[in-house]
Formats: sequence, C-alpha cells, structure tokens
Amino acid sequence: MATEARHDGYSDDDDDKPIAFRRSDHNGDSEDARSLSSIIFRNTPLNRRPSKIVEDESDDDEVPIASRLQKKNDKQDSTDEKNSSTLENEGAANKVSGKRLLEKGSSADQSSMKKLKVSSSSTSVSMKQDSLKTGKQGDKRKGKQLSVKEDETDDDDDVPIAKRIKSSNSSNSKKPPAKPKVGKQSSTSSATKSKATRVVSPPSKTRSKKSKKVIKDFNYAKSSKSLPSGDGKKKWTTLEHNGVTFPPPYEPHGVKILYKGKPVNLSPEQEEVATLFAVLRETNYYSKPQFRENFWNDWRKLLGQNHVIQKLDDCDFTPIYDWHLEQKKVNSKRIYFFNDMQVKKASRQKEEKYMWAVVDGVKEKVGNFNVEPPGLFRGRGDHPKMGKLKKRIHPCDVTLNLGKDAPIPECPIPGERWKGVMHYDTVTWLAYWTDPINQGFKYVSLSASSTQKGQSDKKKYEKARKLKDHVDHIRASYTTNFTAKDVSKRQIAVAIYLIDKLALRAGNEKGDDEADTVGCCTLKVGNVECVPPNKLKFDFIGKDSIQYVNTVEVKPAVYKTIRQFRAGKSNSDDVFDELDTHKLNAYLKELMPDLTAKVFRTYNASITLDTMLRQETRDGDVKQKAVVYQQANKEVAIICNHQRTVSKSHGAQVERLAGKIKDLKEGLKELTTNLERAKKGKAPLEGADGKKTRNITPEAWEKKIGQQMMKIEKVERDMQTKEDLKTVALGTSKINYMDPRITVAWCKRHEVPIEKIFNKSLLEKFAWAMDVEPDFTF
DNA sequence: TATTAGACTTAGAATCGCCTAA
DNA sequence: TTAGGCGATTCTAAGTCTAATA
Repeated sequence: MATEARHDGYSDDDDDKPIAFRRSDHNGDSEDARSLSSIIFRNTPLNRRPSKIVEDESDDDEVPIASRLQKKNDKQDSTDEKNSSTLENEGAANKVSGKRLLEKGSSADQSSMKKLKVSSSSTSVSMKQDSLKTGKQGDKRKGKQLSVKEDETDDDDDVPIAKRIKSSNSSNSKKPPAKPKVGKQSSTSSATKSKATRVVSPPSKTRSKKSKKVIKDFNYAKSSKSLPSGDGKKKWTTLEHNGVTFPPPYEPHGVKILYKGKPVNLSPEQEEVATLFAVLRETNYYSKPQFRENFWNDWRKLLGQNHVIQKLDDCDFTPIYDWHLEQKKVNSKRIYFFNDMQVKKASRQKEEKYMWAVVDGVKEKVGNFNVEPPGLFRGRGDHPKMGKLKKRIHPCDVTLNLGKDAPIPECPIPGERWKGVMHYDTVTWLAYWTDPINQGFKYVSLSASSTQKGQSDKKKYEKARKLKDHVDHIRASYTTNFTAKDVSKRQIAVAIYLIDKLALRAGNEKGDDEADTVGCCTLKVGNVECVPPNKLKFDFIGKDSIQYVNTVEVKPAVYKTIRQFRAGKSNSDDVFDELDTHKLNAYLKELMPDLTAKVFRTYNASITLDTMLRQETRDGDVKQKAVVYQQANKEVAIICNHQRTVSKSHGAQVERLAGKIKDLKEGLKELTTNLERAKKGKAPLEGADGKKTRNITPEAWEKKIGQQMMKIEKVERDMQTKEDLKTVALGTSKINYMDPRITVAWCKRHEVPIEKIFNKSLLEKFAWAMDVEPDFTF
C-alpha cells in the first residue's frame, strides 16, 4: 500500500531522492574523530544491542511514525555490523502535514465535555478531623492534610504489606529517625535557635489514618515514621543543602490608581495586588473576562465591601503601569553603572549559597532555589482559575528534605522558621510547599545537569530503546484486536494505534477546575471526524492548550472502529468510553515490562531523529550538516506537536529579509549588465549611488555574479527557515525526547563539534551521553 | 475497582543578556 | 549609544504515572 503513505498526513517527498546516508570517511575510531572529541568525548565500550535486520514491509504507511522512516542506506552500512543492525524503518521520510495551527477557533468545543469526578469528600472530611490541626490552610490538599506524628513507636503497622516487603528488602527503607531533630540548626541561626524547626512527617501516600495525630507542641520536633513515597527506591544516602530563598518583601511605591477618574488611596497590601494586575496590561490576560473576574474577586476581599472601589471596569491602572515602565527603563540603564554591577555581583554571591546541594558527597546544582513570588495565576488556555491571587510563600509554608546528619539551614527571613524538616531518602526533592492555587505541591529539586536527573534521563531513553525490540509484537497485537468482540479490547487497540502512529499523549481525566484539554483516552466525538473512505480528522486542544489539527489516513479497520465508537453519541461524549489511562497502561505492561503510553513519544522522536540523520547527512561543511540536524529536529517537533507563538517582530523580520533579497537582486542585475558591457569592451555603468565603478575583466564580473547569487540564496534560505520555524519549537524535543546519544554519535561520525548542536546547558544535562561510541544506534 | 495524592517529567512563555548594526 | 535580534536561561503551568486508599 505504498500510496497510502501520501495520504496519511505524511509526505513522501523523499521518495525520489537519492539514497542519502553515507558514512563519513572518518569512522569513530579515526584519529581525527578522536581529536575532535578530545575534551568531551571519551571512548567507552560500545553499547551494543542485539542485531536485528527487518525486511521491507509491504504496508509501511500503516506502520507508525518511526517505522515509516526509511532504512534505504542500512545496507550500505552493513559492513559495519554494529551500525546496521537495528534499523528497521521503512518507506519514505514522512512528514506530518497541515497541523501547525495555533489558532484555536476551529477546534471542537471541549467545554462541558468533562466527566464528573466522584468526590471523596465524605471520607476526607472525617480524615481531616482526625488529622493534624495546625490551622494552616496551606496544608490542606484534596482531602488530605499533612500530619505530624506524636507517637512513632508502632510504625510498621501503618504500612501496607507490599511496602513493608519492599522496605525490608532494601537498605533505603531505613526508618526515619526515631529521635527528634531538635537543635540541628546551623549554629549561626539565632531565629532557629530559639524556635526549633519541626521534623514533620512527609507528604506520604503511605501514611495511614492511624498515623494522623495532632501535634500538641508546634515547636517540639518529632521524627517521621512514615515511609517515603516516590518509587520506594533510595535516591541518596547523605543530603545537605541551604534551603531556599524568598522574594524581598513588597515595597510600596505610592502611585495611585484612578477610580472614575479620581486618585484612590490604597494600603500597601491592596497596592501590591493592584500592581500585579496593572503590569499585565499589555498581555492577553488583561482583557480576558475570566482573568478579570477572578482577580476582582480576590482583590475585593482585600479592599473590603465598603471600599470606594466597587467595580473593576471603573479602575484606571495607567499611573501604575506607567510607573512600571519607567522602573523597567531605569533598571535596564542601571546596569551600566559600576555600583549597580557591584550590587548585582553581591546578590549573585548571596545566591551562590543556595545554588548547591551536596548529594552523597558530590556537589550538585540546585534547579529552582527561589521560592515563587506572589502573582496572579496565569493558567493557559481557558483556565477557570486564571487571575486568582497567588499568595506569598513564607518559610512557615516550606518543608525541607535533608540527610539525617545534615545541619538544618538557617531560615533566611529573621524571626521566621521553616514549616518542618524531614529525612526522606526515597524522593529527590529538597523542599516543597503547597501551591496556593491548585493545592498540589511545588518542589525544589536538583538541576537538569545533576547526576540524579541524568541517570533518570538515561533510564527513560533505555526504556524507549527497549520498546524497539517489542514494537513489532505490540503492533501485531493491537492490529489483531481492531476486530475483537470485546469493546474494551477494541478501544485499547485503537487508542494504542493512535498513540503509536500519531505520538498522542495518554490523556488523563481532568477536573472542572482545570483547562478543558484532552489526550488520546479523553478524545471527544467532536474531536475526531471520519472522512471517507478511511481518513480521520483530529482537532482538539491538548497539553498547554495547544491545538492539534491533523488529518491522517488510517487502516480501514481503525476507521470502521472509530465510526462505531462515535455512533449514537453527542460531540461531547468520549470516543473511548470504556477506557482510561490506567487500563491502557496496565495493558501495555502486559506487552512489555514498565511500558507506558508516554514511552511511544520518546521512541518515535528518537528513532525519527536517528533514521533521518542517517538518511540525510551528506558530505559538506559543518554548517550544512547542522542544517540537516535542524531539519530532523524540526520533523520530530512536528510529530510531537511542539509549537510556539509567532514572535511579535516576525512580520517585520521577514519583511526586512525580503527587502534585502530585492536589493541583492537589483545588484545582480547591475552586475550582469556590466558583464555584458565588459565582454564588449565597454566601461561599467555608474553605481546606483552615482559613484563610478571600477573597470574589471569579464572573468572578475562573473566571479562577482557568482558571489552575489550565493548571497541571495543564503538570505532566501534564511527567510524560508524563519517562516518554516515560526510556529515550531525545536527545543522541547531536544531537551526531552531525542536520545542525546544519537546526536553525540552523529557528531562524532560527521566531525561536527557537539557545541554546534548542544548549548552549554544541554552539554551539562547530557554529560552522561558524551561517551557514546560513534556507531551508536538507537 | 475507582479514585486520587504525590512525585516526577514535559511544556511554552517570559525574561535575561550578549552581540551587532545603525 | 541605542535598539533590536536572538539564543540561553528561568519560571512555573500542565501533563504522566504509580501506588495507596476507600
């Protein structure tokens, strides 16, 4: 069915291209290749995988993204067993078409499509009553409260058997300290000397009702007996850090807003919130009714019912906005003054203390040591909570995670103290507080360049590589089930097909207090249209309220099944009404250990990159090779639907380039005329600026013409690239989906300095991948 | 079995800061 | 000197997924 590929949302532009991939003359073992990578690359044993050569498939266009990429050149490489062994992708390099729309207007209405979630409030209320009564609103979350245990002796009874088995099997299950941690504060801390920080129980999902007891003395530190959550595996043995920093307190500016044209006095607290609103004047939020309503509800609480301000629409925030612009201007200029540079340096030095943690004796960078400042919630899309006031976080909201013997950091705000300290070695976070908007947790963790994150990253890509060995079987399995009698089975089969073929996200259920977005399992009838004879047209709002629009040709059995699932339902009904992500992932685990829906995205992204780089890389300079990489990166970004908004200046930039092309073309015309004149022995014409042009030989004019044409080509290429990438975000796939070892190996094979592809941050993040052999295959 | 807390990854927007051209 | 462009970095929202719990 070779023709199908042309209709399933992928183009077959490459079909008539010459077989592309040729190995560089330098293999990875060459001296050149080694010297190239002398600093970053170190040769380590090849990460070999079982050899597997798959013969051409007859039905490639029905095969999901990755496998549709061709392996034309594998045979060329077959002398290199390691390199050719695992490519299994067929057909032309396919391209997802026609889905680069940021506008959401055409998307099927997803509102009122949400399922009602069954409330557990009745049970959680009683739980709350039994639990800790610290009186802190921030402790509450979804029917659960943080507890601080009073009696720690009878711990294991509270722990489920499965968890206890795990605990006894690993050293990481060592119980948290039985003794209170009082007095573990830094000796320099005056605030914390007087008020001992509590050692509280963690936000553990293993905590049972029995453990939830009221702490009588807030200042009395207690150890936690609750077992940690996370995956239960030990993440560290010793952990030290200096806590987190807080934004400076609000400094009132005294600029008055106008109410019905008259200046109004505001208290510092009221002014602070008014300023948070005023500075957003040039954003889309400012005019959104939902944003304004939520802001007004929260601001009004601060103003009080009897305040002179009774209506938001009668407020004029211009004076504060102007003040804000002025401040911005002043601040941008201040940097040029020596004193301000000094101030900046000093503040950096102050931050330095919080930038690092010591994990098992190794100094690691902390990712986000600054606590989020107060603000107005900026939920994406049509988030029902947008505009709500995000209150200021204080040290008493923040719980730290530290090694048992680590000193408790001094609280950075004099007179205040941490909410608590725990010693929770099966999680990676260093601190957390409760998100005042969504009652979830906000974590402070190590940076992306840390060993911990690196290992986790590597594990992720190894799992995706493993999928390659199972994917044929998985595809055979879901294909068989397209016609299963059992509806659930059929729904699982079709859902996995879509996840595999289109790299859709799993699609968890969402609540009414979240933006109305969908993924595969939550697709509504209105999101999928059947276009005869066998195409599906998708139009829905996905993660981050980014629209996904795509029309693809699918297997007739899939088309028929989707039509059945839609039959007799309204637009707001679920397509997969017998399916959720739990069932889907449970099924995937039967096919491959630890397999979940998201692994398909990583797999498809990485295999697409690997295959495209092998096919498309030609001899040429580094710049040309970098363009090939960018093209492959773009392909992956399109598959994953990674979009960005068009920059405000895009139009002007393109216009400028168009003007440049026009000028260059006029110049070319002049050059051609002068060439003709030179051939006839005539002097060249005057330049456009009226200046006399030097008389040169026809050969010299020809050379100039060649150079001019190259200039034109370059600017035209730049303009095209700019246009092509105006809505495509390349970074997300580079950071999260494409196995960095593919990139590193390709750089080694083709003598492209890795710095041309990875910036400083990525080099640090992917340090674990730098040793890969040049013949690494995903 | 369904629900959801908790921990983590993934995501686009906003901001920063360096460079270049006018 | 300034403005603008643009890649890098920071910020924090919004997903996924596991396992406890009702």
